[in-house]
Amino acid sequence: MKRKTIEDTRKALPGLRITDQRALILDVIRKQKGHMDADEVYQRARKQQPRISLSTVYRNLQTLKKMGLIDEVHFSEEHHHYEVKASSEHHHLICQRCGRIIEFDFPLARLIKQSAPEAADFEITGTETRVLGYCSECRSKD
Amino acid sequence: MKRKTIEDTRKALPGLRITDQRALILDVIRKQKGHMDADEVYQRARKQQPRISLSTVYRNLQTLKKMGLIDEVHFSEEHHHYEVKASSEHHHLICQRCGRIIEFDFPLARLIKQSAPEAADFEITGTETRVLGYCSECRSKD
DNA sequence: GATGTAAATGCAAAGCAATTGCATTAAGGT
DNA sequence: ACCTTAATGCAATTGCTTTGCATTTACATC
Repeated sequence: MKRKTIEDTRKALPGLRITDQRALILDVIRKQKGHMDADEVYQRARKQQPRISLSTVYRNLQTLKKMGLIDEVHFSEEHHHYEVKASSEHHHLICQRCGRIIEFDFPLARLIKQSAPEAADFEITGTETRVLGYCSECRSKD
Repeated sequence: MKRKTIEDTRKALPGLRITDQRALILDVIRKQKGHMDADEVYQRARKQQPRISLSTVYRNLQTLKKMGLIDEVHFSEEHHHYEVKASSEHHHLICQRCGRIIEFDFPLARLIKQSAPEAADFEITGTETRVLGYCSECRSKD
């Protein structure tokens, strides 16, 4: 692990120890474009640290989530996925045929506050949208 | 079970047998305003049919979902909730303090198609939105 | 109304993602 | 270099959900 990276990571995780495992898990998620579930993170991390354990992955995913470095998203009912913290409010189109995930920006919180009277007095802290359907590639295949 | 109810239920479930358990489970979900998880359905059903089993509840929730009579919604990560099939596109505000669920109508699919270029060629079949935050009651308590 | 058969049920066991207890290791302040 | 305690690895456990199988039962047919 390069020194500079360590210092950056330390700043992002004040009060927490920067273990090799923790740094690696964060690195894996950041390097991976897209979204990974816990087991995918585990499998990738193992390639560099064969002795890392799945529970360490789970614990660190929770920790990184709490520290605001990653987001937990829910594409499938079966298990969670994780992605690097979003800079803008974005959501996901999920193709039910090929599983492809397409991200798109959408100011949902603002629009809801504007147009839904029920939300007028509600303080929105976060939104998550799953939009299911079929992507253009899969549609053209039929 | 009243005859009229049975006939109605039969129409809604073509090809499936109308067992006491199935009719009761559907009844429980329809009577309950709001949303229930599998165990809540089970507990309520038991009051009328003490010998009903949890697996029958699970199996029927799946069946009723497939038949389009109920929707599965995902308020919490831990388990699913179920509600009677929605007539309009609505979503849920979830208070993170008191757990209250507030429904609101919002034409998300239409707005996404209009404003998100990534969704232009995507055929949307369903949407589900979780909006987390604090309801007005809880906010005024602080 | 009696009969046959495939669907549905009840029960216990199994699956599976995720969590936890505990002994051991190691980060990082002193 | 030392010490405290956070973090890890491993195995066991939890909690929701599903499944295998023997039994029951809905309902089409006689």
